[in-house]
Amino acid sequence: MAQLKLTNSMGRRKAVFEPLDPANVGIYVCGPTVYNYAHIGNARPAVVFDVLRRVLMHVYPKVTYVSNFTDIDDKIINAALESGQPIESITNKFADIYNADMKALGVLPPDHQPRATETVPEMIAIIENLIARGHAYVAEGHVLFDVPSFKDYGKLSGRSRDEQIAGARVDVAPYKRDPADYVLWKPSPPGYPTWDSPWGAGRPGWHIECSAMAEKHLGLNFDIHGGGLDLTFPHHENEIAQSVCAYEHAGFARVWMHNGFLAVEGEKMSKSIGNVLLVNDLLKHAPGEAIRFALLSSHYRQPFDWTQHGLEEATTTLTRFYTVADTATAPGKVDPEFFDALCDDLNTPLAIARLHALAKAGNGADLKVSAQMLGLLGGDLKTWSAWFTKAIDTAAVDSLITQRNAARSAKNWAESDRIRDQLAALGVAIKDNKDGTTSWSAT
RNA sequence: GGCGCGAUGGCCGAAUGGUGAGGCAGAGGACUGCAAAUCCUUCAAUGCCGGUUCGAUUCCGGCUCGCGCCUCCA
Repeated sequence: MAQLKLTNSMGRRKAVFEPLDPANVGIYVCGPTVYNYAHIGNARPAVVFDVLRRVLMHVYPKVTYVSNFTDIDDKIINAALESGQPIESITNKFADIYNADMKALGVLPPDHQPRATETVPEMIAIIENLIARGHAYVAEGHVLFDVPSFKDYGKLSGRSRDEQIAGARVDVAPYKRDPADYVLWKPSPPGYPTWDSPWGAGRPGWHIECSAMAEKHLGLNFDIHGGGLDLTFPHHENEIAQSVCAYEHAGFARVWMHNGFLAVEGEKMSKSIGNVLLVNDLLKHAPGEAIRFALLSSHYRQPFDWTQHGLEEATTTLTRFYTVADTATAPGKVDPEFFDALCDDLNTPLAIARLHALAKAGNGADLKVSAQMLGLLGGDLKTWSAWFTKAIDTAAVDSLITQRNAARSAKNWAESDRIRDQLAALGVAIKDNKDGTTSWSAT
């Protein structure tokens, strides 16, 4: 069996993955802040690390997958203040929508899906340890992490502290001992959510939550931590600093994995451009499986340009794959070349190329089983096709086809072609079979 | 300004120190009343300038272009 190799952002090298405990591999992936619908940029890490999870599950007997909801954040609070709704109704609503959207994309539910608001005591415990160990200090109601006290700070993102200070664009808060120090705990203004703490009522900073949730469910040392490349600094850098400094033997994640950025039609996705694509909207126009397939068509570390053309191509390819998989008569196996590609740092484009080869060879059985490791071809041709035909009046289509076949029998080609055009206008493509029957599919 | 990432055919996208996968699109053919689908065949690429090397798309340096992050901030 091929060895699984993964690129570790820490050190930027590809290496054979060796779990701490082969009997139970632990992985943590930063989840969404639940104050709005998930966009396609949120979907990429979810899908990419879901594939990693499936590959790991093929190799190891047990995988513990943890992904959180961030439900304490000023963005959420602002959304609550603007809409007049309680914070919980916003976070609950968008957490549910997120899970439904991810399910539609074929993402397996995490084994643990902790929420920041449920993990505040653990955050406070870490902060207390950091203060006790001389890595954090209290100033004006805030608790700050003492960045110079951690010599490895900046190792993940490749930044020295001096560089950060030289490049800082933001005014430094006066109570910071060092400009690089960041907030672990802060006071809440009136009307904001608060928790009691040894430093007064307040709320946690952003970064501490992932340290607390990862530690709670995976321990002080675990195998893999994933997330978007944009989280490398400061979020992941700070997670490392807190977790490693809070305990004697804490190493935190051993392998860091980051997926590349996502653009839309060649432009960066942003509210100001108005090109933010929500998964929820995309799902109205394409099956989730096609969205997933499109996202996997480039390597996870490469920048990804989401395009309508790419989505259409993914849809067409899946129709072809389902058509071939439908011919399978015996159980298949995971194709070795396909699996080798995935073991080489999740080379999904190369793996998909192998799926094309299996399809071309008419090997529907192996195609289906292999594709399922990517979270694809889990259904069958019938249910896949049904997604496209659901808006079509099948009785009307059947009636038109009957009329057309009558015209064909009479060799009235003009009438036959007219009806075919009429069907095409309804979004129906027809196929005259050798046995004289006519079948159709939605376009 | 600092740090980092990327650049392969018309488009998407792998790989590699020694004749550069696969998909989409295009072209030709088979099939079809004509199509569609399918099958066969086929065209076509390593951003620019140097260096190392017998040989560079790959390694090193510089450049151009595109992108991300720069600390609790949208």
